[in-house]
Amino acid sequence: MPQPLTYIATPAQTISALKASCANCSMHQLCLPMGLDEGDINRLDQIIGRRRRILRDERLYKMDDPFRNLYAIRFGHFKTFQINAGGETHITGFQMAGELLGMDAISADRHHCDAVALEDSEVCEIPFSRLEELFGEIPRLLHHFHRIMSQEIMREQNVMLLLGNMRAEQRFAAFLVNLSSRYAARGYSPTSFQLRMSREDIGNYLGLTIESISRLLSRFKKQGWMEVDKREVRLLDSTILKALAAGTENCTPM
Amino acid sequence: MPQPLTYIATPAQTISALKASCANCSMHQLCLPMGLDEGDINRLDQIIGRRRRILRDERLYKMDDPFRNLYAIRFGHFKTFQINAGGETHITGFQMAGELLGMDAISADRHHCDAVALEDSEVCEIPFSRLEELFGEIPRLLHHFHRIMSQEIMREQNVMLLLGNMRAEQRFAAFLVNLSSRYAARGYSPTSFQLRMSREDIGNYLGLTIESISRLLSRFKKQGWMEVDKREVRLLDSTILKALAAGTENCTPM
DNA sequence: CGGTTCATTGACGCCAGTCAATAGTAGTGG
DNA sequence: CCACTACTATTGACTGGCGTCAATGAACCG
Repeated sequence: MPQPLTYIATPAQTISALKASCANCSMHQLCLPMGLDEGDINRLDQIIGRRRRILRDERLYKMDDPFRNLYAIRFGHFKTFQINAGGETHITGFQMAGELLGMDAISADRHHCDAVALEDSEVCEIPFSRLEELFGEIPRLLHHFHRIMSQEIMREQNVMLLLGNMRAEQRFAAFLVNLSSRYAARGYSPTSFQLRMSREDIGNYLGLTIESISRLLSRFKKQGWMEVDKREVRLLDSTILKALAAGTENCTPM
Repeated sequence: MPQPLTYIATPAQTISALKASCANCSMHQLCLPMGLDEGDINRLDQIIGRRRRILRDERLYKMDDPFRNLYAIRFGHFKTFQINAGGETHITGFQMAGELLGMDAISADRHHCDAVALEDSEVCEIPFSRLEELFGEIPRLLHHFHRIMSQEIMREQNVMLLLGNMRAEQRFAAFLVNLSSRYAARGYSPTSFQLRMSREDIGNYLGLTIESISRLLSRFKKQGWMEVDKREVRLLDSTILKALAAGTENCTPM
């Protein structure tokens, strides 16, 4: 059972104590090495470049940077965003430990968005050209990589659905439920967690304003569906939140 | 120089005359075999299953169907859409010749959306397991496949941006400009083309109502930016449409 | 011809954006 | 310790863009 992230987030000791390897990484059941045997994990380990610490608000890569590496998040959280011609930014996703960053860069050989750490984090640098060589030798690895890319496509389709169809309250409920299930998959509490991003970031991601997010939080609190204290969140009625997100339940207008 | 789609769309003769092969397909510079030499194209040809005719409004696959094949569009147009728990559909994309359908199904081994033909169309069935075997033998094919998947991720990010940030007029301009450039890439006129989808489909895709689309068309016409006759479209001022789509130009409110 | 589907146009209302005031929080330096 | 600033969040009042509802028109087809 993994410790809460806040524990892992002081990793100076942990990192130096354990050899940095996929086999020792608590995320290896979610990340690229999923389903590989020990030998194949070692081969993957050998191509992985350095582990990089990225401090809060630091940038891992920016748009138009040449693409060389994918990045697997060891711990911490990131946001990815694009900046359009008019200079406005739009957040395209929030990523957490065990997830892969940079897949949108393969197509044009340059990064298509910026990635910034929401807290002090660590990533594994995966040189993509060497990874592709390895695909020829480890079909399971290749297959899993395709699943990961496909999952990213599905994830984005779900966001498109959210942005295209849902009302503010549905979007926000969907957002909470999504975070909840991702924490659950990592062994953390699905009902108690911290929002690693600002209200503004949430609003930007969901196509809403910071004021709307604030009002939604107050409303959900008043309904007794959740507790909020700053960025600390506790979901009290996941059932109704899921129903809201699915569109099968209407929110009392208040 | 390819013929207009309407010519190709009566393919009974063409198909029987030419051997159905990637080398003979007018889309091979955009599709999976891009950049392969003759020998490798032949190997790809050998794993490709039958060519399937899909009539207008017919379904190529539906959500939760088990995933076996990717589909490359030889000619025609498709739409893909999801149906949520509340029974509403949401269109996630419009696909045309040379594009690949089904990549969102790799992750869960079931299709994640429905694909329906917007006109009489033809696709090549590509058994995914055999394609993965071939990847081990043709690294260029693998690399190009990754680019295609990555491109799909980028495309969806652009739609997220559109749905999350843009106003109705920007969305619609972006939609037109996108179609225009895709037709251009296929050797068709970037300024004169047919909308293969209904106004309702367009609205659904852009997160707008059919009424809004209708009003936008009238407005763009009145501004002299385009001509519209039923589904026949002619872009008169691509520059301003691009500027609108980029967010660097404001539409006169009218 | 009438029925059906699709598109256009207008009137009206609502959801979420905008603007603005206030409060809480974190960080800095005296 | 407090004062000061900068930033983030909350809440209210008002506005406007787009959805909703409804009527009409155009195209298609048996």
